[in-house]
Amino acid sequence: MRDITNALLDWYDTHAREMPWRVMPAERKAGKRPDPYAIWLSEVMLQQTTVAAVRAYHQKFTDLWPTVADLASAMDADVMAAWAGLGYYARARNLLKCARAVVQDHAGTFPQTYDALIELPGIGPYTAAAISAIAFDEPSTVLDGNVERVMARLYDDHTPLPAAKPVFMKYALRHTSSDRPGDYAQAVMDLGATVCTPKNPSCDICPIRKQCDGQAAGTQLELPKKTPKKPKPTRTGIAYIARRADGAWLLETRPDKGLLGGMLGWPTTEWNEDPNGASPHSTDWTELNEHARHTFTHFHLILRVQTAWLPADAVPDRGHFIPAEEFDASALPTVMQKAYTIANATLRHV
DNA sequence: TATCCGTGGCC
DNA sequence: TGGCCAAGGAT
Repeated sequence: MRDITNALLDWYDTHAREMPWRVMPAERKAGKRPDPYAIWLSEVMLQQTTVAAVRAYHQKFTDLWPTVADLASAMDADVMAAWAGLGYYARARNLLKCARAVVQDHAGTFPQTYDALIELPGIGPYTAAAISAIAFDEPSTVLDGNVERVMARLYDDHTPLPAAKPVFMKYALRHTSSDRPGDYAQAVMDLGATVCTPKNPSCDICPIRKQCDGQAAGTQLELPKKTPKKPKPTRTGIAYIARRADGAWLLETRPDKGLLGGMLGWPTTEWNEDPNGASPHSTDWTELNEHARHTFTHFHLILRVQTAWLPADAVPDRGHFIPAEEFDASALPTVMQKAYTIANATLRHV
């Protein structure tokens, strides 16, 4: 038991990945503490998202809003625009709710314990454990996809996920460090991300190879077992991309709940087997030959694109005009950017 | 417990 | 090329 913990900590001392928000083990031993705001921001961004994708967004957010108080006082639309492209947009809405709760209910200081952190919006079991361990060195046990994979292999446990989560948590608890909880949490996750990878794991250089039952049994490539996923259906919709005579673009802020909630986008029909729903303005729409194809978590989308020029006095049924000089396609979610790229070929000339 | 919720890289 | 996968949370 204990030797696994120390083996991982020793490995982490020399193999920790550099991340802008991370306090490296040598700095931590010298007494440097992480900024809880930076750690919280990183952990929310890292939910189901790779480190490579998060780096630029974390930099942008800390540049725009250096403290949790700055973020709490930001405009909702500005935060959603800054998050555009990172996905899972409920995270951005909860990020704002959380920042405002920290300012209003915790005097602008993040609470330190798992029990207090998990009460905040957008912070679940994993993130509460990660923040309390990494930012405050509380002896919390993190259980993310990396740790699940490491434990499944370490104990050669073929119980399928997600039912196996409580079992893997029991394994993970055995090895949690009480001396260096933050470094240990990051060590297990770094191991899973760089050595005990889903495909082609580097067992030959693994610091806990000798203790690994899966490696001994040769089953590491099959683990962790997962319950099969449902196939993705294909849905179709129509995006309406219109410009007013003065060049302004017709856009619509989507409702907070549901897909792409709270994000700016083109007015569309509903997305079903066949598109149904009205256009945002009664006019002569032109259907383009090219479609925007996009795959979400649980369905494929074929988005047809229709364009139109509207008169200067047009009053649309839905959405609002954004002047050409204020329009920024990077504030749109990816599927809307794809539709824009297709439509812009014919609409770019005012 | 199951479903919903993005995106980009990888093989 | 299409499915898999990534430091999950809310409902």
